Amino acid sequence: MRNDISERRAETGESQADLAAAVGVTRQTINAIERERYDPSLELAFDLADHFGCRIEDLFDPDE
Amino acid sequence: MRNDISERRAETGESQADLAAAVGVTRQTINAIERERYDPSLELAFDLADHFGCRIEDLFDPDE
DNA sequence: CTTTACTGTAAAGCGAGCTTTACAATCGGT
DNA sequence: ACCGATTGTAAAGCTCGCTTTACAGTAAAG
Repeated sequence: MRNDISERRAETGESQADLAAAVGVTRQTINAIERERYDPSLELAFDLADHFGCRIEDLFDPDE
Repeated sequence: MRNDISERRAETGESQADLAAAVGVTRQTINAIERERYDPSLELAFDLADHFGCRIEDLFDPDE
C-alpha cells in the first residue's frame, strides 16, 4: 500500500532504525513497509500516525 | 482493539453477513473483529471505514 | 584507506488475519 | 411446531506481519 513514511522520515531527519525504535518494531519492518513489501498491522499504522502527528489516512493510501 | 462496528451495523440495520459481503470478507471475520478476537488488517480497516463513511480513527480505538 | 552510519536483502520461524466447512443456539413469523 | 435469518464457535489450512541473525553495498568522515 502506498505510503509517505520515507518522506516524513526525511523531514524529521530520522533513520529507519530511529523510527523503528520509536514505534517498537525492527528496522527491517520499517524498511519492508517503506518499500511496500507488505502493509503494517492496524496497530502499527496507529503508532506510525501517532509518531508523525497525523492520521492514518494521511500516511497511507489504500487505492490499489 | 476496541471498535464500534456492531453499533454502526445496528444503525444501518445490516447483518454481519451483509457487512461481510459489502467489504469482501466472510461473516466469521466480521464476527471475530466485533468480538475483538483479533484486529482487522489495515486494508480491511480502510474498507470498513469507507463503508460506514467515517475515518479509521472513528471506528477503532487503539488504546490498549 | 578505514571506519561508521545507513540501507537493502535473505532465510527460518512464530503468531495473526482470513478462508472454508460445519454445527449449535436463539429468535420472530407463519 | 416448524422455518428462516442471525449469531457464536471450532478446526484445518494458507498467507501475511514481524522477529532474529546475518551479510553486502553505498556514502560520508576521519
